[in-house]
Amino acid sequence: MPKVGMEPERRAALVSAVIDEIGEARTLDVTVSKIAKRAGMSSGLAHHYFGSKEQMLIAAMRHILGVFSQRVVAGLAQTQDPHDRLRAIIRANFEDHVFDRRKTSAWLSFYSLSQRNDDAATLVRIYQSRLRSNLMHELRLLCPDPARVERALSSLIDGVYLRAALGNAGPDPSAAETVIQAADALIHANTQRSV
Amino acid sequence: MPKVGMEPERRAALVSAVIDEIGEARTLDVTVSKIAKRAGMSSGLAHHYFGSKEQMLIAAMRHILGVFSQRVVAGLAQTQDPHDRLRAIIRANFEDHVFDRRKTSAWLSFYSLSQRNDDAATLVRIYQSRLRSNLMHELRLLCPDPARVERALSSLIDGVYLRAALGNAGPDPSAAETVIQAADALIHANTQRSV
Amino acid sequence: MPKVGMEPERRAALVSAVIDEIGEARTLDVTVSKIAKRAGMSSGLAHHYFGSKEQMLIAAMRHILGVFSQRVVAGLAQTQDPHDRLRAIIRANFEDHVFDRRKTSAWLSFYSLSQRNDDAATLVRIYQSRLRSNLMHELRLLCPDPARVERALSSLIDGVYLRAALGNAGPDPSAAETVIQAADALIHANTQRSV
Amino acid sequence: MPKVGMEPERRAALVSAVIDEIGEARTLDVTVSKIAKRAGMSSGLAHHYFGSKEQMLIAAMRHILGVFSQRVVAGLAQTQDPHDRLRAIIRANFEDHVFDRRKTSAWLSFYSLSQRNDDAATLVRIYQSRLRSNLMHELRLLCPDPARVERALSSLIDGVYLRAALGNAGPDPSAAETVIQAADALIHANTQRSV
DNA sequence: AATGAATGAGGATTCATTCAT
DNA sequence: GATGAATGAATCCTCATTCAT
Repeated sequence: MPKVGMEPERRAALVSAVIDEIGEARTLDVTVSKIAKRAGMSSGLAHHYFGSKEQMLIAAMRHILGVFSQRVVAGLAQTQDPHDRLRAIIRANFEDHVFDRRKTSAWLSFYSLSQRNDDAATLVRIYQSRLRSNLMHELRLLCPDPARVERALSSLIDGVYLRAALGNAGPDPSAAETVIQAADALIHANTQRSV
Repeated sequence: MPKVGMEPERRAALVSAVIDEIGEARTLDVTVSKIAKRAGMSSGLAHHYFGSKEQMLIAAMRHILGVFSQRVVAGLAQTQDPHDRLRAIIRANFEDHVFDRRKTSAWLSFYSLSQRNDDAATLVRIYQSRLRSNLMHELRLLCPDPARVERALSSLIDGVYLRAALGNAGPDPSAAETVIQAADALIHANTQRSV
Repeated sequence: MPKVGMEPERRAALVSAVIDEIGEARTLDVTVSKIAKRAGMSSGLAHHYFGSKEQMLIAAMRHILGVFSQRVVAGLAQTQDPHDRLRAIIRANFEDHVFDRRKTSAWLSFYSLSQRNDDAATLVRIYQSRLRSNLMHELRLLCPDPARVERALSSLIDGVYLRAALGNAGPDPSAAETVIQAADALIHANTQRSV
Repeated sequence: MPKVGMEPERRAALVSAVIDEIGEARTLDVTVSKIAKRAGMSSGLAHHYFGSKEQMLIAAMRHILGVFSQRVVAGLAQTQDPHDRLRAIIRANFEDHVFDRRKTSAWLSFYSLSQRNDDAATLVRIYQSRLRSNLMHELRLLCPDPARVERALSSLIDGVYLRAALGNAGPDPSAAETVIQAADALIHANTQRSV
């Protein structure tokens, strides 16, 4: 059974299994044995690769948040127009394969974990910083008080995610549009007010 | 030691202990023994009153969401002006004694629980319905497509809550203002667009 | 099944079970489950009383060394003559119910434990100090360099114990006499030499 | 990577690693992986050479006790005088490179092992027989009841070892002298008494 | 010969829940 | 009503041993 060079595949399989397992169970209370079985290996091997259950969860969380960032980067590459770029950022967070039930559910569980786990908290902070930085870059070109708009906008994104995780519906194509329209409204109001 | 007529006090003490314990631990993984000790009684008695740990959690969650609604009702009693009433609804959700670290943390844990627990899900749905109904009542008087605004607004409220739960800061007086300003922007945009 | 006031009996039963189990297995590698079963209770209850396996072992060790001291005290109460008292101290360490296979085997395992466990090391130190102090009190009256004799004598006692633990024989009535004669020889030589 | 004729070196490296590992950990609870890593090879290879962890331990124990005997033989080669030879036997057991913390600690762990492992018990018996035989050979020339003296003397040697293993001190030059002086006293008393 | 991937049994510990008192 | 003793299932993690490469 032992094969060499399996580490990357094994780790990827475990990360994926963690997300599926948590997404299905809708809680972080999943057992290492079940995760390992889902990933097609023994619990011992899972520990061999990650050291502890906690590290497995963190790796899965890093993966999820990493995918968010990747999508954003991909979206930004498409255009130079600030408005379009802002929309791209928002849409990236709501693409079907990111914004599905299992992922949002795992996402909420991980956010909950970050309340008490330092590594998880760091990951959240990094993700939030990146999102803020991306949003700010465009908002600076679009309105006089970008920080204020950014605050509302990122909270809104998280809120929509939260509601998606709680709801029973699958990917919702209108979610992105709701946020985009709100963004327009916030920018417009911000511009008017400062005049 | 046994006293009669203690039930209401005991139950209240337990509910409060659950919230404090969860708020401190930042997870639902708290033990019945600790909760009971915090409430000044034995774990056996806690079970006597609530039947199971799950029911204790649900009762605490009901309490938290109930307080939200109470504050909203109290706020609405102050005025008849739609704009002011809308602001009152929003402010009710961010009053200091509701919007503190412990409560928001417990709130997030409960939301997470509602992903997998039917009773908890029902409570969330009831709370969301009430909030929606309250917001809609005012929005209907303020803009042509109130449902759209309500959707964004309630997500925004949850998002601000979520970020509060994740952050380390205590009550943030600006949270309510951020949401109120966003509400104004959304209403304004909704009005303009539909013209 | 729950009864009140059982704690002392439970703890004593566990301590006794630890000694029997270790004495029989001839190693500290015994399971809490087996100890608990031998003591007539569940492993959970054993943990309830001692908190951890380590603490169970320490309690058992304390018990064994405590019995040594008790026997010495009892022996010393019999006479005032230094020579007789010295013999009493030695004999106390080799009484049948102390110097039997199970106890000596457990004793060796505990000594081994004291190499790496601070609590166990402290217990050994206390026991050795007491023994030294008792021996010195008499030796001071019997020879000019009591410290030297004490050093040899206490090492000899431990050595005899060690050999008893390794051997397969049960209580050896001659063990005490061997040590007593050696003590006489050491005292005599110490007296002569210093002249 | 595989080299031929490496077996003796590999085995020696493992034996040495076992002693170091046990001496440092102060317990037999060391893992094969750590031993193998310390010896510069994989755990699989360690098993290849010794078949099982138990056999590794036994080999290490055989090595330690073998060194004792070698030192004794070397010491005996120096002189023909019974008194000097007796002292040589004793001193051989307390030479610095034998009587150091790591070795005595491993020694105690192995003695403990011999309580439950037949192979280990055999090794101890062989070592004790050799020591007894060596001591007896000289004592027969020095006193009327050599067996009695031998019994006390060998127990004393083990006792001094035991205390060394428990203590924190390194090699103690006075240990040998303490035993030698005790030997003189025992021989003298034995001679007197029998007159 | 050599590696280290892989297994799976085993064990300490925790904790919701029950129940005798 | 009230206690906390008692149970035992559940779970993480470790590690000797095996085996494909």
